[in-house]
Amino acid sequence: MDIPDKETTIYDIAKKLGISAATVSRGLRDHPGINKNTRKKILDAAAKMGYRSNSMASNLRNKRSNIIGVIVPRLNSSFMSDVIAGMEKVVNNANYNLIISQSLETSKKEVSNAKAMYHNRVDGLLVSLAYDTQNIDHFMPFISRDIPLIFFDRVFEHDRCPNIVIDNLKAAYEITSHLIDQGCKRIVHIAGSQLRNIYQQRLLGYKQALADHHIPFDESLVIVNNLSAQGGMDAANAIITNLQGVDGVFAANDASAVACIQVLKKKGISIPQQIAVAGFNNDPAACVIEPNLTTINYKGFEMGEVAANLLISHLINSHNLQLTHTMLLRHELIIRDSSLKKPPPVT
Amino acid sequence: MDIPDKETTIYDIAKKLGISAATVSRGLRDHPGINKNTRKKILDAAAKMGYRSNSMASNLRNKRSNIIGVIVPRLNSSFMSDVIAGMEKVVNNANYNLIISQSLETSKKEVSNAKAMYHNRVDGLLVSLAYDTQNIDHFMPFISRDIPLIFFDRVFEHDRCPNIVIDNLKAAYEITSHLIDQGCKRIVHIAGSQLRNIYQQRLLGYKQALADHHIPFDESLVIVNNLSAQGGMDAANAIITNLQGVDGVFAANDASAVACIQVLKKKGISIPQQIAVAGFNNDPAACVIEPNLTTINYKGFEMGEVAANLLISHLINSHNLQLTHTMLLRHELIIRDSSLKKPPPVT
DNA sequence: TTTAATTTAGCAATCGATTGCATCTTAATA
DNA sequence: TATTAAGATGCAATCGATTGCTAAATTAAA
Repeated sequence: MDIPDKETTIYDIAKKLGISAATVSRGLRDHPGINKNTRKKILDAAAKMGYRSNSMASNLRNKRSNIIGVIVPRLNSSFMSDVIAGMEKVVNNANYNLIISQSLETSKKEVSNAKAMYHNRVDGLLVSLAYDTQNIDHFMPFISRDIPLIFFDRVFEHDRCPNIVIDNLKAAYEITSHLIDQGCKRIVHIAGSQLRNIYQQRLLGYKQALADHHIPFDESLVIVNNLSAQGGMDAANAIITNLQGVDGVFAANDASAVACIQVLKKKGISIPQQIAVAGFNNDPAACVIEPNLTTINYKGFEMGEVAANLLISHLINSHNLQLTHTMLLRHELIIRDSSLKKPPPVT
Repeated sequence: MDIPDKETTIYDIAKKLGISAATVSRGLRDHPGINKNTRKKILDAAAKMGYRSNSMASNLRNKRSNIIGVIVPRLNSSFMSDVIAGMEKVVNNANYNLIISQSLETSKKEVSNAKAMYHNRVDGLLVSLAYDTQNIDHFMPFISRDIPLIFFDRVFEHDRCPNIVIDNLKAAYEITSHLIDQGCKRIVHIAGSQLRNIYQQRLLGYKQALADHHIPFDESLVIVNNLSAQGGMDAANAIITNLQGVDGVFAANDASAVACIQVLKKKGISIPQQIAVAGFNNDPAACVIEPNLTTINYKGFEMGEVAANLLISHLINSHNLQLTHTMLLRHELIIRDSSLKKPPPVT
């Protein structure tokens, strides 16, 4: 393949072969009404001349950008990078491109990201909401223009926007029940913003598990913060200074759980004997902290694939936007030493 | 702002105002030869009619995609997500978009990513190479077409491609010297692929520090692997079973250092008393492992900003491609307990 | 008041790929 | 052989924004 100074166009190919540009265009895209031999000649010439199709021209004509926008809080987790990898795989196969931006957990940046995506004419949008986003007004332009919008993980209920999530309530229920099984009676829940479904659901799952095990719910045991490392440390200090008899902690993410353990240990509290701790997400750090952290694991790659597939199929069929509402993906409870007060049952 | 069913074009605005599309086009872009009042009318009408410019059309006409491609090994580190955030900031201000793809550390995927970027006509490319990439043939189309290509962190020497790096040799020299200062005499180096500059340089820095401190270089103390957690574990086992008298480890990244520490501890070796350990990169896990890991920190956000700025300025000036060759960014040695055999000096 | 200079705006071509419709072959059928 | 059907290709308009050049209008200078 040569790489000439000027870009080769279908007109150049047409001229070289003595045929029309229309035929070249059709030949390159395997259009039915083109003779097999002609097509081969076109393909050969294209290869020889170093032709690459001009996506700007074809996008203009087709009124599609072939770009899918992604807005996520942050990329710096193995979960999110798996999500992106899954999306990338699906999207590339369908000949789309991914434009990714980070809201860095702020609604303000999310709004400006959405605006940029809109003006860049993405064909569809995949979103996981920032920590403090209150409403989705900034996505209304997409909705009114029927640009498919799909939420994943941190979702928002809206008739026109499918949601891809795990069953956070059930997962939280399972992990809380596990703590109770281990003998915990006073379990602190380090919760995240109740604006976000995932943290709402995790709190609900926690409450429900308590209720089902006849443990009264104690409002003072729920500590809401931003789930950062600092948040985990603050929670640990609160547990030590303000609360009595705490024997378990269920944090809504691993970062805060890990930081919490670190502080508790430093204060001489033994984990899990005095306080059992569980997190959520299975961050890499969960296997580094001592004792290793009990947590919930779920597959980012799959979530990315599912979200992207759904979006692509909406783009191709350009209908059934409200058919799919919520897709639940699988999760698993991973029990590690941080929560094992009893010896594990022999199997 | 209304959002009409059909997209508004400059022709619609022109018709409504009784002027020509050319004037509208110029008015929207603050072209000099347009009357202030006319311009205001145009802007108002555009806002009222919910106009958004058609990037496909304007890109076609301008022969620029306004897209910058980024290829990185993986997104799942806070370092890389900071890099991306830095790039995003710069690039958005200049009205470009970022298309990001992960090579997942394989040359094969990197090649296909590069091909996709090329066919999607990115205006420029920012690359950090995969673990096993041998050459940059797959980037030749960019180079021959004068599409600016900048390497960062994991770079490749090429006349036409600026490099953004830290001084890996110096950093490795510093951290190795620190271990020697602490009394280490037999230091293992867990090294990465010698195809990658960063791991080459880190090995060189290690050697140089040894030489300058009159410690003979022992080939058998260099363990080359893929620097994964598994690699760190393997290295730890090798240290225990095959090597005698090792009293220090300098791993070329934190993941392997952390895993190495875990295994060494499990085998009853005390860190840092028996073996001092240092890593590289300041991953979050460095502050979770016990003892906390001595490591090298450098700023991803800045690196992203610098790389993107350089690229944008190349795009705007469309020259001086080979003027800038290498840009060195700052790094810092962070000393933590994993390497402190002596008590820290009083300051 | 006339001429020159300066603003301001429009015309029409261009970027490259796509596609409905028309045209021209060639093959099949009566 | 005449007629129809099927197959293959071309014509020309279209997508929307941009821009060199020209023309008209306004202002300044003579």
